[in-house]
Amino acid sequence: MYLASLGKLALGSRLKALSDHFYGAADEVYRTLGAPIESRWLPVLRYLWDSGPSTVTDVAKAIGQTHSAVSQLTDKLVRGGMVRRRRDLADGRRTVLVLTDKAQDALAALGPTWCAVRRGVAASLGEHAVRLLDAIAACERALQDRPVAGSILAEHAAIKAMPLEIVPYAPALREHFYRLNAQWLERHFRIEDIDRAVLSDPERHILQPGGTIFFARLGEEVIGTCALLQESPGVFELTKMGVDETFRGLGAGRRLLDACIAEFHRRNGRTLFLESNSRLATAVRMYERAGFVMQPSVRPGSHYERADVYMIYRQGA
Amino acid sequence: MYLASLGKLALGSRLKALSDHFYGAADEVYRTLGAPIESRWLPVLRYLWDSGPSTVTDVAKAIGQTHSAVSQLTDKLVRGGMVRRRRDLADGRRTVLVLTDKAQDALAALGPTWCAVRRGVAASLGEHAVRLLDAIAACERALQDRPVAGSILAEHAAIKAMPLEIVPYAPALREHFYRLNAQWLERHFRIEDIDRAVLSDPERHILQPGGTIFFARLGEEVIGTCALLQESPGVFELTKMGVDETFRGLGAGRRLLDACIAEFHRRNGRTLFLESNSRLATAVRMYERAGFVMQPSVRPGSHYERADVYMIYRQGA
DNA sequence: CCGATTTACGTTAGCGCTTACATATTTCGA
DNA sequence: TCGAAATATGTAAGCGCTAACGTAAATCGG
Repeated sequence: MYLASLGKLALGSRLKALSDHFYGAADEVYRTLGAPIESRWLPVLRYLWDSGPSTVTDVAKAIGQTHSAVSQLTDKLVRGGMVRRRRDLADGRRTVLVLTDKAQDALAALGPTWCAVRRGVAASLGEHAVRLLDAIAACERALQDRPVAGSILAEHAAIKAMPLEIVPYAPALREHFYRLNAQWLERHFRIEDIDRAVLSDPERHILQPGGTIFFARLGEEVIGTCALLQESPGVFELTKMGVDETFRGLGAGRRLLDACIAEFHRRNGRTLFLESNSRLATAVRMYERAGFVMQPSVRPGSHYERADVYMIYRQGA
Repeated sequence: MYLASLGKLALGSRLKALSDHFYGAADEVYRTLGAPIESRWLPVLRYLWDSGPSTVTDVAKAIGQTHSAVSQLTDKLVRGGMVRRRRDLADGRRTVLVLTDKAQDALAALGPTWCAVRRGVAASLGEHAVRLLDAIAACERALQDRPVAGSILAEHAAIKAMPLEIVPYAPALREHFYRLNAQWLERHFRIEDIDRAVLSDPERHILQPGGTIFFARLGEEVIGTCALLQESPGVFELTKMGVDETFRGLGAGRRLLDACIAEFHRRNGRTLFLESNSRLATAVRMYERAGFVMQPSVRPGSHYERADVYMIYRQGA
């Protein structure tokens, strides 16, 4: 499912899809059992059933809908003979919704059906059902306390206010080199032995053979890294590029890449290549835009199992 | 929130509300940041951005929508200058959707915004965000394997096929007496000392003083219980009624109640009373329908802290 | 090779909901 | 006490989506 890969960006879409699924399933059940109600009626009918005759606004507040939605749904329920509208004698503005006898009977007869719904959902989803319900409830509470739009705008302002800097290696940054690379390695592949060695001791495996490491810093935060490894005199490998998942989209990767390429030129390098994997499509596209050219076959004698992409830098491409 | 009390019955409604909330928040963000897109466009635009030009059906499948929805959304995107329709030369039926340069630029500029969205959602919802996403993903998978409508209908058939029986106490049922009562006690109140004593040793505290305990059995499952306690000769208390939450709605409570009242009559009892709590509204309604009459004040010298309802049975009411 | 079926897509009608507006009634405050 | 503000509800227009239908193109099967 593509939407899953968008993560938090497509929360609305995925929740909607799930919602429609449950509505549809409930309607299918009601239909095949011959119950005279629809899934969308349930909140209103159950509320009137539990709380007795209530005004439109009371119902709307209880079930989290607008009064218009309740009013229009009431039209339908009245047409279906499930609800009666009654003027409130004490307050002429109000309309009191009352279940008809037909509705009372229908709801009373639905007991076993609702029991089956609860047990059927539990049978289908298992423990995931309660996890989903718990997560929904927690999010509902959290959204009341901290509206998400405000948080996003605050984050945006904070990101925009902080400068994105590219800085060279310093011993204090060693752990970040591991952290930032472990993130994508563990997510998409696994950490090979050669990775662990290089990531744990970059000074020995990258700096000492004449390489360079850059970091991207956003304010205080270290959000990305990239290394230029000297394989032999004049031949460099671009490797170990990683940008923190939550900070992608800021252009840190491109900035790191440019820094490495500039360093490669400063050293008067002859060849700059990289190995990657076709699964990392956005990264590969970025390499192409920066001047790397896809090679027809993998690099002979590659260090990595996961390498199925081999690219070489062509200046001015 | 009333919907929360409906639990699995109102899953669709709550998911819809959450979905609308996220859509709305995203649109608010895009609007205030001046981004030229809307929240509902994102899946289509991102898919074209990630996968390149694609046919309508490809997009629809990827984002889990009907081809009609994609087609209509495309109309809007074309009007907005974000997408071009192109005939597929190889297959004349297909329409290929292509991002315009304007869209490419707009999406490229949205990187920091999406970064802010991810971080803002995390800031608002904290760990609940990942829990929600995990739960959604798990439910999506589970629903593919076991469609929920089928499970519900199967449960319904199973429930309907099994007889609901009321049976008297037997030593083998002792633990059920504790379990069924602990369920509602822990949910709504807490288990008081007197509860623990009575529930752990019903033979001594209920049967020995001349009381009776009934159980409701659905097939093999013990789903409810109710006790008739003899307080003094001719004076009985209805107490410790509990029906398993997942089996409510089958009428087990009413059947148990009727059994206790019949037993009270068989013993030529003079007075039958009960104590309850107003929070258990459905139970109180059931007592009323069975002939219990609400008393104006709590019972003097009640054993229970939670008792704020005192009812006495009036024959033929 | 040609009719039947399948596939791809657009169009239309309709549903459920929202926003915006209109109207009637009540409440508030000087 | 009376006008302004607030409240309660209904109505209309519009949005996003679906289901159903129509049409054109490709594919299948004898």
